[in-house]
Amino acid sequence: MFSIGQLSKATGVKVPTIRYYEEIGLLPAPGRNAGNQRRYGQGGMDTLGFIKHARDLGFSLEDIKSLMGLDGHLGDDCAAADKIARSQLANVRDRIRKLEQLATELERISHLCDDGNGGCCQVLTALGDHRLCAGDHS
Amino acid sequence: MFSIGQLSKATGVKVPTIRYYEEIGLLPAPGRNAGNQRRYGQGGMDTLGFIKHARDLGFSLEDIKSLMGLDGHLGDDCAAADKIARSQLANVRDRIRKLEQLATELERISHLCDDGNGGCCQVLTALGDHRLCAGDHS
DNA sequence: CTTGATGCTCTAGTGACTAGAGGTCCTACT
DNA sequence: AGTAGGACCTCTAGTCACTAGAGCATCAAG
Repeated sequence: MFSIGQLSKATGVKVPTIRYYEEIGLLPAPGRNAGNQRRYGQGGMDTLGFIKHARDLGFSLEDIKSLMGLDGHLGDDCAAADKIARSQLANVRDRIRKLEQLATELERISHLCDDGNGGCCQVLTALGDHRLCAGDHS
Repeated sequence: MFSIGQLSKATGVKVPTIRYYEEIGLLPAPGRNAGNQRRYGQGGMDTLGFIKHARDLGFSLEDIKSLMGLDGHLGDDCAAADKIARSQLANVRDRIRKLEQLATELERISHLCDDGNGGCCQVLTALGDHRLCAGDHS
C-alpha cells in the first residue's frame, strides 16, 4: 500500500495533480485508511504510470480517458487505441513542421542585429511586419 | 477609422480577442463613436498586427508586453528585443527536439499493431510501460 | 509526547482565449 | 421614415491541465 506521496515520488506526478486526476474521474478513487488518507495498491500505481507516460507523449486527458476503459481500467480495444496513437503522431509531426518554420523565421530575425545594416532595431520592425517574413508561417 | 470587426478581418485576430487584449492592457483603448463603439486608427491596426505576428511566432503576451513600450507603443530597445527573440528561438528549438523524440516513440508504438506479433494490443502496453521506450523522451 | 513532514478539503488563480446571455446600435432597403 | 438583420456593447462563466494557498488533521520518528 502506497500513500499519495509515495505514489507521487514513484511516478513523477505531483500530489495535487494526482488528486486532480481522481477528481475528474481519470484515476479511480482509492481506499482510505483510518485517518482518511488515500492508500493505493499496485493497480493505482500502474494506472497512474500509464497516464503519466501518455501525458509525456502529448496525449490530452480526454484521449487518455478514451484509451482507458469507461470503468477506469485499461481498455483493450486495439483498433481504437491505434487510431488515437496515429492521430497523435500526425499531430506531433504537424507541430514539428510549424515550429521549424518559426525557427527559420526567428533565426532570420535574430541575425538582423548582427549585420549592422544601418543601425538597430530591425527585430521589432520584422516582428511588426509579416510581409517581411521569408517563409509563410501560420 | 476602423470598427472592431474591420480590424478583426484585416489582422485575423478575432473580435473577442481584440477586446481581451484591450482589457489586459496590451492594446491601448481606442476612442468611441457616439454610440459607444470602438473606432481604431492606423496606430491600432499596426499595434494589433505586431501582436498577431509575435503571437504566431510563439511569443507569450508577457513577452509581447516587454517588447512594446510601457505606454503601449512599440519600444525601441534593440538589445532587449534581440534577447527575447533569441530566447524564443532557443525555446522553439528545444520544443522541436522534444517533439522529434515523441514522434519516434509514437511511430514505434504505431507499428506494433502491424507486426502481428502474437496479437494486439501492444499499443496500450507500450503506453503503460515507459521502460519499453526506445528513446528517453521527457 | 512533541515536532515536523505529510495529508486532507476547499477556494481561487494561471494563460489565452471562447461561448453565451441580453441588450444597443448601425446600415441598407423599402 | 420605418424596419430587418447584422454588428456591436458589457458581463459572466467556461475551457485545459494544472498550481498555489489557507487552515486544519494525521502520521512517523526521536
